[in-house]
Amino acid sequence: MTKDLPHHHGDLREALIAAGLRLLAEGGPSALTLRRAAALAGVSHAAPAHHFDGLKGLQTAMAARAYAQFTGSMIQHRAAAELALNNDFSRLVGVCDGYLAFAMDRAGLFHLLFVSAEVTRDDPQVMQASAAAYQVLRDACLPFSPDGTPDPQIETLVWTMVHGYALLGLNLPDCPKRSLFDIPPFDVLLARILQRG
Amino acid sequence: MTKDLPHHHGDLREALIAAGLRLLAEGGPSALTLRRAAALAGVSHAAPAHHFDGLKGLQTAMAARAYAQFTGSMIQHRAAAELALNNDFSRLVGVCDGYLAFAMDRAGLFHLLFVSAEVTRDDPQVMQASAAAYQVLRDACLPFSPDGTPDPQIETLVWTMVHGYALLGLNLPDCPKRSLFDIPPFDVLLARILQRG
DNA sequence: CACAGATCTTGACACTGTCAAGCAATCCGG
DNA sequence: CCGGATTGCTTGACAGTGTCAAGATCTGTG
Repeated sequence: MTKDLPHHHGDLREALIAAGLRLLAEGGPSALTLRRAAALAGVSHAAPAHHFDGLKGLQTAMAARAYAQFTGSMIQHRAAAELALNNDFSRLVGVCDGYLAFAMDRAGLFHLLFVSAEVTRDDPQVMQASAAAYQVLRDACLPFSPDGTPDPQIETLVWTMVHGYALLGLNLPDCPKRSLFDIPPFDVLLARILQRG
Repeated sequence: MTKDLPHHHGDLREALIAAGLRLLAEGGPSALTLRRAAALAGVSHAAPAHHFDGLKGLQTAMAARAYAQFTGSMIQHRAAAELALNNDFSRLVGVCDGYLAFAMDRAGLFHLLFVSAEVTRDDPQVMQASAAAYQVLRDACLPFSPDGTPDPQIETLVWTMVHGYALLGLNLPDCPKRSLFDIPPFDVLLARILQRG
């Protein structure tokens, strides 16, 4: 107990973000509610309004945090891939594995980052965090550029594919495709694309 | 006036679907509401419950309709492409253009089909309609299979890419990538993938 | 110490989806 | 022709939601 709940919460903004992340992780997007986050932070239902611009503001702040985790997932899987097989392709597959693992394991956060309309994507912090995430993918694509400089085609190709792969897996668990055949693993598709890069 | 609003609406189910589609088209996903759809159909707020399993049911019924439009968009663009340049690649580009055009021009419906968690995707009508849509893409991919039989890799590659391309364009209008460079047109990316198919 | 400003609470409002109960119209068997 | 039975819709209520206005409470500073 924090000495009888003082009127002024120590850092309510932070507590609300933490509460929001927990609600999202445990109950999905529909469980994330301003009033619930406030309750979880031990505060009245209208308190969040003094720290965020409504629910949209809270979710935007949460998205900035989530991007850091997303970037971490890509870096972590890249490191694991490097350990197993230290070449350019293995590294790129590792980054993509991090992308896909984040989408699957933390679907709520992934939804926040790339799908939800409740996030202000031109928020400065969100833009900075998302640029950092994209840079990881960009770096991993660089070795496959024909002339050693960043190639928009390669980058778009890879990003588009890994993103589509993630979303189809997330949103269409029972789509007809599932019954038509087994979906090829992502690294097979990636190899097919890059073989002639 | 339909002769003083009879107590029994002629075909309320259909009217509610139409109202829902209109609300979604005009005001986006957040404008689609059971009560509003009921009001637009000239009926009391609890009437929809007798025709659909809540809002989720209405959206599921709407999704089935939307799939038909989606399939139509792909077929229509395929026909236009055939008219311009009648070969396998042009045909596949046409189908993908139809995919992307639908995603952009009817974003609300696209959201319903592939993103919204408020659609029961294993509903029989939805499954049938979505299978029909997928078949168009499948057929367009067939000529690029190495041995003339459907190739899961090619199909997944194309679908994944066009889907990712659509969603990144939809959800990240101001993402950092936009400022880094111009996104290559889709047919350029597609050509790059299939060149060695 | 006193006051100004930040911080949180309380209460209200308009929405939302959903349920129970009842009213109105149609249908069907006699 | 007519009287239940059934279907279709309405009314009313309830618990949630986000959001705003007003006020209470604490904190820091002159």
